[in-house]
Amino acid sequence: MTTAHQAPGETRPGGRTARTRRAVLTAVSEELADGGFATLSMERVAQRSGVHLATLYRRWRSVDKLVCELLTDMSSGVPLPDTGTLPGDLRALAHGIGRFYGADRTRGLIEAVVAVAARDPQAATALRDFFDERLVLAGALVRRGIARGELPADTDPEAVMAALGAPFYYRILIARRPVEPGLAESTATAVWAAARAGAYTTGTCRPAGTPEPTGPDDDGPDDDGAPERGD
Amino acid sequence: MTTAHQAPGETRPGGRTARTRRAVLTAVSEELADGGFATLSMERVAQRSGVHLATLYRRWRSVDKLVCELLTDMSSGVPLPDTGTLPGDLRALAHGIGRFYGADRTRGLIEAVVAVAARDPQAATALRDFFDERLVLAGALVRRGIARGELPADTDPEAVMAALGAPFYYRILIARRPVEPGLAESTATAVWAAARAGAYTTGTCRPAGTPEPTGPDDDGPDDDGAPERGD
DNA sequence: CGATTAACGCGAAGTTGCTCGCGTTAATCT
DNA sequence: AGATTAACGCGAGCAACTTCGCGTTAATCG
Repeated sequence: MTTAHQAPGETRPGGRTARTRRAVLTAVSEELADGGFATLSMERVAQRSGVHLATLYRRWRSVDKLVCELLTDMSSGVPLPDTGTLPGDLRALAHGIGRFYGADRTRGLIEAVVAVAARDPQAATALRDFFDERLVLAGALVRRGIARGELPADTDPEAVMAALGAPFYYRILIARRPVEPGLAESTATAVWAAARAGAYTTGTCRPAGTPEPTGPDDDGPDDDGAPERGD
Repeated sequence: MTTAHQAPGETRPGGRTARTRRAVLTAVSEELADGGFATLSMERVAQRSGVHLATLYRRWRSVDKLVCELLTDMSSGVPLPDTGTLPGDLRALAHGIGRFYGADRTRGLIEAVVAVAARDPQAATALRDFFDERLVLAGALVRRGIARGELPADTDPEAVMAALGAPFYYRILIARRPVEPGLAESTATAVWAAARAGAYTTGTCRPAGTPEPTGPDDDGPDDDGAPERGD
């Protein structure tokens, strides 16, 4: 024996294994597009994919893991634009996000991923890491804009990109209404105006590309004793 | 016979029934604060509350319904401020939201509610209606600001409030990091700047409460002809 | 090309979660 | 206060989900 037992699909990844994997992930995606996470079950995935139920349980232990793998499989759905100006990039990216999340299967995937993350801690960290990475990647747009002098030097690129994405997730998960082009337009305008106004500056200038510190970040301007309503 | 059978708790709502209800909802809230939605189950709620499992299934048919009722039960967690100026109101409200969602139990509730809405269509509409209502209520701040001439007259109040809430849900559900005061400050600043810039004027973004045309509008400007699905 | 064994299909067994029927407690009405 | 019956506690029973053992197919290597 070489090593301890591995999960199915690791030692013999080609041919039939790859084919079943693709069939299953496609089935999950279609299932999400059809009835959403509500009707997603191992049973239905087995039927739609033609893969036997026991095989599903063997390779992926639950629907949660299935959704997780689909997430990483659909990683780069939104291309990063480069129009030459930051407001142009923000607008293009916002519309890209809008179009991507306008699709039923993407919408269903987002719902499913968040639902799954709420139950499975392992899925939760996977989700967090996934979006962290995309945030850093997309932050390049903002870093270019800063380099061009379009924004203050101490602007937090990841904060800007988070602000650009947030309204779409709000629309999908909370407001639960269709994602329309108007939302993309509004969001791009809003984020650009807010960034220019310095809403996303940190105060401490961090080198571009540096992952944010993991420590107890008491960042931001400390508004000690801020005179809000004391509930 | 009077009418058809009603759900338990309807015909005799006082005394023991009310006490059971409170014990159960408290148990659910505590359970969410402790281990989150991941470890929430009928079994555990029964144990913690001291209410029998069969009773839980009789009055609430599932954990999903339990979470739904807890949501409406916690409705008024964030007070609406009135500082005299719109930026002051936005800042106060943002910090109120930040403090409310900073608590573990609230955070767990949000996670749970979204997860539940992904599975149960009935819960989904309940969730949508709930947040719609809060959005309209909170929109009063913006309407006052418009009346004071602080914002353009065609500003969409609900869109502004959605923009104020979105970053918190993003932080909780997607970024999965703690909600800090800095986020509230940043969000308030951003929304105020964006609103002044006219990002939320009607025509750019549709109000949440209005009946929307079902036809998909024309897709926004394709300033980047990149393929949708890059893989 | 033939041997080896990982991955799969299949049905049955095992486990978990949910429901049902009945007796008991206490809310509501007279 | 006493009668009525809704709501609850309890354990058994049912159903859906998950796993197991074994025979078959086909990926990988000599």
